[in-house]
Amino acid sequence: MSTIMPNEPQNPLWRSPVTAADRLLLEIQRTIVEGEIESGSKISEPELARQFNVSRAPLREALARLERCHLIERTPNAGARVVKLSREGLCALYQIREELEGLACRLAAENMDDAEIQQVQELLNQHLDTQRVREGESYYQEAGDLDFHYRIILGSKNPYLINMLCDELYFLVRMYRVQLGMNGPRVSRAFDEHKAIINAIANRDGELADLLMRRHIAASRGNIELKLQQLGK
Amino acid sequence: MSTIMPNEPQNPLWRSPVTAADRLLLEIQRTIVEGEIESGSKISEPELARQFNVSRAPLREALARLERCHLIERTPNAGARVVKLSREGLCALYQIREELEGLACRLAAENMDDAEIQQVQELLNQHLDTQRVREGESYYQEAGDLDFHYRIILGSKNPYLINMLCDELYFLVRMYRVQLGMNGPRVSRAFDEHKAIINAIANRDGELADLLMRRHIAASRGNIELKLQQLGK
DNA sequence: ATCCGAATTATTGTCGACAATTTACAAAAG
DNA sequence: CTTTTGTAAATTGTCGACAATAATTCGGAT
Repeated sequence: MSTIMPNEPQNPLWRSPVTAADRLLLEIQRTIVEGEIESGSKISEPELARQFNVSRAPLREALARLERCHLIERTPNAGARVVKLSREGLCALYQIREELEGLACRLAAENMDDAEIQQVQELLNQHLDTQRVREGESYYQEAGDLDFHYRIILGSKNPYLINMLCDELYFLVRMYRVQLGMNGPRVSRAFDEHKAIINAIANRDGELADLLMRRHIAASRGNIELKLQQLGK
Repeated sequence: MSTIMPNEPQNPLWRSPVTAADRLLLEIQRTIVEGEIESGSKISEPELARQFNVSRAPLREALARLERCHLIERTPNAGARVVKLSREGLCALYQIREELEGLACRLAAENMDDAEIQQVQELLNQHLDTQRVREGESYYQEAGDLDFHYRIILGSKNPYLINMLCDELYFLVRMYRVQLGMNGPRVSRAFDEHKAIINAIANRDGELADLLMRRHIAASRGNIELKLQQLGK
């Protein structure tokens, strides 16, 4: 099955949850991304601490990391609020994504070895099978898409790039996608675009992979932008 | 005089130090960047807490933010170590810088209004004067260069981009520059490159500004890379 | 003498309580 | 009735102590 998250313990946000703060982070991340806490709502430290049966110390550690991945916004002596999704925010976020994932493609074309590339290609074939089985089911597509992007990013072998994209930006990306979804025709097109990107990387054509990835992300942004507009901004 | 740091309280890392954790962050940041704590050395929480006359709570908050800007590396149940400067780290860092500051230039060419652009041009003239006065003095160049880059980044008006560059990456950039310096001929060239970049932005030629900024950063990297090699890797 | 293991020590993670600041509310003045 | 101001409640920031985990040291066996 798809891995969704890379296994390497190289980044402090995705290490196996050994400490209470780690577990809290994962839990609250999921809660916010899935929209179980309303966007823009205030976060009460005492309440959350009671809710999760922990002290405020590990909770504050978790909140610090949540701020790091842009899921909450804190103001001194005033507390934290869940981030609000907006058109401007989406565009600003995807501008960065285009740039950084484009770079990731160029680097991946240089630095991924043949075995890694082949693994991604096999992964895509698996995804295509599961997609055939469950037509239009958005969750698997969601997971599969993220999985693909993660592999390319990791393939860049640039630790800062990996950290910025996987640890800091992608939770917000997931939040947009989970709450605003990805609908019908876009799903199957995304697969073809993935195929084209990894093929360009396999041909060591970083420039092409860069271009294709930028278009892929721009298309994805347009899709979400549409949904945002439909739901009344 | 040069501002060095943007005044807006928009980012949580540079807000006016109202809390003990804020003061700690600024102090320890300076200490690490200036090299007063040796690269790679372990950070003892009890010792630092005693040294700054604070409890470990605000100190840990500060450490969390130090990790965020890549100045320390923490491992669970093992503590934090000051980051080590290396050729690979420098290249990985500047790869990101090239990409993101290139993007910042394109966005700045779109989003900076004429008044802001003129301010930057006046700033450069001021820097040129002070440079004439104090030939080869690297500190002012350092501050002036950073000031210039900050203005362009803020001019992009993209909050995520501003946050990533100003809050997360630039302290490490400063660390490389402070500890490895910027020497003679490069200093005056940097001024000309700055001039060319802001002129391209004034002409609303984002593509050119992007290209020039990438070259500017690549040249700066080459300069530091050389110093690193001289000092025995 | 060297290597391995257990006990000791030190450090990190977590807890509950207190202090400082902000927010909410209510009463009084305009 | 609106605005202002002072008080009270709640929340955040900080502290010192305890628990859990990792590093160190010392002793013993090979």
